[in-house]
Amino acid sequence: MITLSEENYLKTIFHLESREGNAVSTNAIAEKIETKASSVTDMLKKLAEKNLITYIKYKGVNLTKEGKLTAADIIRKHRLWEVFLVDKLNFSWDEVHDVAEQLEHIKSQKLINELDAFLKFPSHDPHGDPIPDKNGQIQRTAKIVLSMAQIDKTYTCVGVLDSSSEFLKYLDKHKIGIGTELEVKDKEEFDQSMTLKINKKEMVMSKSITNNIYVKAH
Amino acid sequence: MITLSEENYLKTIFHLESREGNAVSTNAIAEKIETKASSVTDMLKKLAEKNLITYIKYKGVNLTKEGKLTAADIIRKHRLWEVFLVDKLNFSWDEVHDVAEQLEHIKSQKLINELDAFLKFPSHDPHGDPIPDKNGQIQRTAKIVLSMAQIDKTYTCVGVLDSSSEFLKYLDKHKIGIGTELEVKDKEEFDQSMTLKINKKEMVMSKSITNNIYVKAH
DNA sequence: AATAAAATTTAGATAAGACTAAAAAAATAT
DNA sequence: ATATTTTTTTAGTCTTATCTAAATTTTATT
Repeated sequence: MITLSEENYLKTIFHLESREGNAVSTNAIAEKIETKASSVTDMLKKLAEKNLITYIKYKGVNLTKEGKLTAADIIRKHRLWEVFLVDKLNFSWDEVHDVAEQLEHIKSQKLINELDAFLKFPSHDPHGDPIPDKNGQIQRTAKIVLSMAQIDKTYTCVGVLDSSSEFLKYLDKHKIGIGTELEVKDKEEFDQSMTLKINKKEMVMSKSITNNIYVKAH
Repeated sequence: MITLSEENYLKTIFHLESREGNAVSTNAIAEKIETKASSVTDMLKKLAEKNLITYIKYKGVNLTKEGKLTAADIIRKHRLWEVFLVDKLNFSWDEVHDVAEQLEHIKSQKLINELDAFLKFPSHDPHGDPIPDKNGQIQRTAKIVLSMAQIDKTYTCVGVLDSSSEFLKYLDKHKIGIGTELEVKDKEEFDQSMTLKINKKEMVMSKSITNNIYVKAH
C-alpha cells in the first residue's frame, strides 16, 4: 500500500521531471514539498525500495515505469476533481487547488471512473492542464508561453503555468480565462513587457505575467 | 487541528453514545474501531485534553457539546457523500461505505455546503439514516425495528441498522429498499421468525434479519 | 467479604515521517 | 589543483498512533 506522503512525493517528482527532463534533485523536491532535504532523502530510499523511483546517491532520481503510472493516476484524480468542483459545485478556478489536493488521495477505482463519466470525460482541467487517461497517457498540446509570442499575431489562452490564487485572481480581474483571445500589439525590448488587445481593450503585461500564460497560435 | 484518527474516534463514540444512552466504555470503542483497548485509552486522554469528550478513568466517556458538533459534522459529510455516490455516480447502497469513510475527512466548508445544495439538500442517506444539518441537529424519525412489528399491520421500510455489504446484498436480492412496503402475516413464537408479504410475494425472515430493518407504521 | 474474572490503564516498544546537526560528496571558484 | 561553497546524506531525536505485557481497578462469584 502506498501512503499519502509517498503519493505527494511521486506527484512532485513527476512534475519536476517533466519540466526539467533529466534527474530530479533532492533540493528541488524539498523546496516543492516544503520540507527539509534530509526528510526527502529518507523518503527517496523508501520509494526506491518499492521500485517507484531509480535513485542514485548524490545523483538525483527518476520515476520508474510503475512510478510514472502511479503519479499520472494521482494527477488524473486531482484534475478530474478540479473539473467537478468548478463545473458542478460553483468553485472558481483559484479556489480548487487545496481541496483537489485532498481529494486526489481517495482510493477507489470505481469512484474515479464514474466521476470521469459523470463529467463527460473532460480532456483538460479548469487551468487548461491535460487530464491523463486511465493508462497514464497525457495528451500534450502544442502550446507556447505568451512571452514568446510574436507581434501582430493572435493567440488563444490554453492554460497557465502559475496556478496560485493571486495570479488567477489577476486573470479573473482582467477577464482572461481558458479560450480568451489575445492579440499581440507590441513588445518592449527593454523589460519584455507586452501590449495586448484582450476583449477589445488594450492592456500592458509585464514579463512576470506573460511568462505564466500558455497560448496556442491561430 | 483535528486529525483523521481523532475524527474516527469521535464518530464512533457518537454512534455508541446514541445507541447506549449512557457513558461509552473503552472496550466498546476498541471493538468498533478494531484496535486495542490500550490504544483507545491513549486517544481518550488526547480527546479529553482537547475538550471533545469528558473522560473519567475506568468510568467511560461522553462527548462534550463541542465533541458532539464535530462528530455530527463528520457524519453529515459521510452521509452526503453517500447520497452523491448513489445518486450521481451509480454506486449501489452496499458499495458506498468504504469510499464515504474516506471522503468524510475532506476538509472544506465550501465543499460540503455546495455538495449539499448540488444534491438538493437531501434529508436521508441511501440507507435511510438522517443527515445532520449544518448545526449538527439530527431529525429523528419515529421508526421501530421490524422484529417488533405487529401481525396484520403494514409498514414501510425506512432504514437499516446493519449497513454491511452482505446484508444489503440480501435486501437487494429480495428487492427490499427504502420505501418498500412490508405486511406482517405471521410471527413464530419459537424463533421469532416472521412471514411477510413483500412485493406481492410471501417470504420468511429470521430474527437476525428483522432485527436489522427499520420500519414505520402506516 | 474474599476471591476470581473482566475491564481498563500504565509502562515501555515500534514504525512512519518529520526534524537538527554534523559528515561526506559534488560543484564552483580561485 | 586546491580551497571554498553548495548539495546531499547520515546519525540521532521527536511526535503520532499503534502495539504487548504487566499492573491496577471494577465487577461478578462464591
